[in-house]
Amino acid sequence: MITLKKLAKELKVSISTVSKALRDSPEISVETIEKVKYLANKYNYRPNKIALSLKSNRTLTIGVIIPDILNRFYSKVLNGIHDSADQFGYDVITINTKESMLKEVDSLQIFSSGTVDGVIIAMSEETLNKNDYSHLKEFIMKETPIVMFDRVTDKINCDKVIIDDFDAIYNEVKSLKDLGRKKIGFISTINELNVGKYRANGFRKASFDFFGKFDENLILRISKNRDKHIEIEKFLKKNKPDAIISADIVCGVISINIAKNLNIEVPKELSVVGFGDKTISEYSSPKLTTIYQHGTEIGNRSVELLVDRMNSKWFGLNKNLNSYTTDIIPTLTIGGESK
Amino acid sequence: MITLKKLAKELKVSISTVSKALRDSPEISVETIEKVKYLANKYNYRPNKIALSLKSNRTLTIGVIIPDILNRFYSKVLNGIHDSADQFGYDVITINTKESMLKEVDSLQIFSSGTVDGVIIAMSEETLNKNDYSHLKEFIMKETPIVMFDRVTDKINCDKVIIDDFDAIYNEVKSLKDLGRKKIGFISTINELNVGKYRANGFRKASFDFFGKFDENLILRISKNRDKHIEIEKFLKKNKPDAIISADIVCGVISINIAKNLNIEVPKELSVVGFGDKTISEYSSPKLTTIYQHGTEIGNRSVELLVDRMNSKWFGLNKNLNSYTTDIIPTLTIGGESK
DNA sequence: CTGTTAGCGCGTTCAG
DNA sequence: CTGAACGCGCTAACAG
Repeated sequence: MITLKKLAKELKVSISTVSKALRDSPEISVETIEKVKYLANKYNYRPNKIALSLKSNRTLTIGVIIPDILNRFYSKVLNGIHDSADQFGYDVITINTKESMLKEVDSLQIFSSGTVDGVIIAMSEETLNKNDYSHLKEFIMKETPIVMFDRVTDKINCDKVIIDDFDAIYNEVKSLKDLGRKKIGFISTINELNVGKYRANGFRKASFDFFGKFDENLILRISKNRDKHIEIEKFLKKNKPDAIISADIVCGVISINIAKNLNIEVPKELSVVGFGDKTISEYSSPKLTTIYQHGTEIGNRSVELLVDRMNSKWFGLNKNLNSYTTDIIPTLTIGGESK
Repeated sequence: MITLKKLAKELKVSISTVSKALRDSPEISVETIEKVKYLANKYNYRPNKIALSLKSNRTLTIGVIIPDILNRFYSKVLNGIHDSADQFGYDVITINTKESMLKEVDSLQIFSSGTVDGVIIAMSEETLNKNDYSHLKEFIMKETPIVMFDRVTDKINCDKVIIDDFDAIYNEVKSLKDLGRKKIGFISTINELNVGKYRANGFRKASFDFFGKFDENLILRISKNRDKHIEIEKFLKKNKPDAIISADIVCGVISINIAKNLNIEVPKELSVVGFGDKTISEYSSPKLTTIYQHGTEIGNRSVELLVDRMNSKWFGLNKNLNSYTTDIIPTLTIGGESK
């Protein structure tokens, strides 16, 4: 590693002279500046980021804690985070908790030892289930800004970015009713999560509001170890719905395929809509109509909120330090031919 | 941030006493140790990682440069990298080049300023096309260990991890022939990339070896802006193959769906096999048989190679410093019912 | 114009 | 048993 010290030694000047020269200080003579810059360029000198961090107490790095890096939705959020962070000049260091609370606690420990300037987090399933947020409270006391997204809780006071899950499905039911659908089914594989519950609640409420009744049989909950193909086939045969809303995209696509196997015409006899993203909707034919979750936008927005906080911390651009934002990103039904 | 200094001040002892006490130094009296530890614990003291890094010249962080974070294959590799890095006690900082060479050059700049102990990289499409690896050569001269995976080049001398693309498809053609297939088609959307070319070459060679001839019409190259559904439908109608190998998973799944629309029975009249991963293969019915690319394993292996290098650098565990490994991860055809 | 000094947080001498 | 001094690489305040 090439340092100021080495340059100074070779040029036979002091370290600070080199430092100043490289920053075009008016204190330094033009000739010295040229000499210094020439050598620095020759050796491709870069100031050591670690030393800079130590001095400035800023790392220009954002820490991201994600429950499942393989999940398509989180990938998209991560993508959005990367894009925005890049724009603001921040690096991104990611930790994949794999839904483990222990890992989440550890991650926050790591991040609170000066490695990052701020944290973006979606909590693990385990944390949500145990309903224990002490590690987050502790972390917040250490005054590193934090933004939560998707998997959030009211118990913690900080900026948040979420999807309006309840509304999304509520409106979807309405829209399907307007299309003339009378028996709408709901398929979910994420029953235990809050988002899953919000969606189920939205479905229930909409059923009452638009059809005056709610039939529990029209919700199909598939647990993790069951075969989705089989469960969905049984569900279609038994209930004969004329519309399906799937809380995740996989089941949406599978529903279309199963329907075709059963000679049910999509979308003529059966509308299918699923939460998810456009890319995957291509996998079925007709392509699945999707309720777009704006993963990328959620990532973007999280970074913006975080950068705001960090700036107000460093530069005292006085955002009200005791008031926090909760951004609700609306969903959007798009594309496909299955509705 | 709570530091040794603050603890020392509050305890009215010197900084070094605190430091020693926390590491159970025999130089310090039991009582002092207890007092120190109590307070450290109370304030949840963690040594500042940045300061540690500056001193030790090690960051315990790995830098990862990826061409497309949304690509399923790279997600999986990233997942493998995270798992292994975690095991070895390294953090992971990722940069998404989005196939841009400029971004790749910048990333290496960032990483060579002391931020990371080693780098894992898959090059951008642009870099490969321009065939210009000067930035990598420069980086390597700075003696930070680097491992390349998937998108590699012979021009650079370092450890590498790749898939045996040629063999994978070669063997697949053989296997399909053994199943009695006589007219095998190949669909590719990644023609311009090396991996795409290797696969096409493997297909060509296998056609000659097993069928004594090769018909260029049996390769369907779909460029980025074309509609895959339409292209594949035309291809199936025109060539009437009895087997399809898809160089990416999307076209594999789509092929199955199109075939069903055309009343071609899968796998009875048409075998379909695609490069990809199990999760996505679920999207079709029957499920797609996939040539598994071992993304996670590639990530794992890359980290192992990198850690090896870093250890040999730090601790002089003398690996031969001038000999580099190229790990070829075999593919594996698994699952599905479409073959 | 250039050099010296101090300090960011830490661990490790070395001196008391 | 404890503390002062040093150095990692850098910038900034202060001296010359």
